[in-house]
Amino acid sequence: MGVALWRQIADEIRRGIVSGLADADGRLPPESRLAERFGVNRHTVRAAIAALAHEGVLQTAQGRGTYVRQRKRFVYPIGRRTRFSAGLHDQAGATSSTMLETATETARPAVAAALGLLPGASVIRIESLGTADGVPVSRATSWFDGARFSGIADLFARTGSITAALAGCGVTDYRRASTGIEARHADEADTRELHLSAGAIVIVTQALNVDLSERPIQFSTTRFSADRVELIVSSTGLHDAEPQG
Amino acid sequence: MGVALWRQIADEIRRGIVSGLADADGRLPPESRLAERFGVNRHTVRAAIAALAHEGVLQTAQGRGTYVRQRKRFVYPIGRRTRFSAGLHDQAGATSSTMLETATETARPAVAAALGLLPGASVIRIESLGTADGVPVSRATSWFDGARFSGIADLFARTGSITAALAGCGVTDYRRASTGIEARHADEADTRELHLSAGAIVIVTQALNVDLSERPIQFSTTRFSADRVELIVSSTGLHDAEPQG
DNA sequence: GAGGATTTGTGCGTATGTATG
DNA sequence: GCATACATACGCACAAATCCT
Repeated sequence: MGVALWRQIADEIRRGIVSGLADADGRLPPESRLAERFGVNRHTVRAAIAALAHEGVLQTAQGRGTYVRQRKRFVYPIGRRTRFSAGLHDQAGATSSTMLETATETARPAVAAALGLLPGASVIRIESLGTADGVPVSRATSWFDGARFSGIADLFARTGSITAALAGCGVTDYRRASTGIEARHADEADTRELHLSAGAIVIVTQALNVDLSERPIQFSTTRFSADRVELIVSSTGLHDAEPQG
Repeated sequence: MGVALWRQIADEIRRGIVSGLADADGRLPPESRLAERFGVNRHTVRAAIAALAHEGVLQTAQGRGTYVRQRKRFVYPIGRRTRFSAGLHDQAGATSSTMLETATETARPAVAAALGLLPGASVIRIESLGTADGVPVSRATSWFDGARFSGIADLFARTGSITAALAGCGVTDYRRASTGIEARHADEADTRELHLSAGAIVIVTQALNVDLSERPIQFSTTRFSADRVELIVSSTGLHDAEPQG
């Protein structure tokens, strides 16, 4: 048959998972044992395991073993009033949003354009980590107009809420104007901050929030672990938009 | 040094790409030559290339070589009036939607629930492929109420348009009620139908369309090539939804 | 189109490094 | 310290797809 041996082994392992190949903790037999069992070289088993880890079915840990990954995804709603904690509130016992880092810098062209600022304007960048039930689910980089929101980093650090921080700056309400969505493999930083394993996928959103007078106030890029989060767009109550094309 | 050799090689290749390692067509030197050049085994080069292919930087083709992947993504709008061809119309010279397969079957519970049918109801399943400028960008599986839309497969096959096919069944207009979005690695079928290479990512949407009286008419799962497509949600004109949590 | 050369894909054997318990 | 188990690396050989003559 024309199909590679390691793919066949991967299928066998995949099927084995649902029929007791792993122990009670979800741990697979060691590679060496699997190699014996299937009558192939350990490298071949490793190729199969790498592919399954790749798919998110398995997870390997040096020195500890290979485990079946258990999945349960949070559903993150995207709409006019997208807010991190509120969105996950009914799915998680506890959510948190922590500031990792902040800096004042000159806006990159894309950031300046999104925020409606002049090229080279000063912006505040905030890096934050979102968790639900203690599990990191998203990592965001947000930019704010430095002139208008000078104290926002402190406020966010104290409150753990963008909404509260904006309120402290006089923004009583805001809405999500647009959300771009793409997916890619996690890079080294994603892997570290979100505790992902090799081959993991992140869903990357680029969001623009505007205040009640439609002025841009926040531009952000958020990386969600695709294993832990699913996005949902509810169009309930959407007006007709202009024809798309 | 604590960092694996293949990672170092990957970085060297990555840097090399922007400084003329690849030829005019974006083709890299063969693995054997890279191995010599870096003074490592070909397996080590392969591990590096696999990682970069994984990230979407490179693309390998058996017998042809390894190429730097060029990317230009279509932006697929998701909103109240999401339609395949209209969404890509201003970005592509030509778009098409082709029926690959259709069948009448009893609804799975999830499908029946989404369409508001009784468990075990008869539904029509249509598999289709969406292309833009000749490139496959999405593969969809759609379900329709078999009793209400008995002739829809023929209509879609003839017109290449879900909107036209629905119109032929008396649905003058419809809107997108909700869209779930997740991302995963392409499986074997995705790889084949969308011409993806190993390690590719697909963005998977689960969409529900309803008619003007809010009755569900179409439930579909669409796999987009994450390399070729980016989704965008424009909240322009969104009403307030109920508080999210 | 036939056939050889090129290039990536698969598989095995072996050895050693590194993290865990 | 010691055993276990995954991670990395080399060398060899052949298969499969593509390209070129």
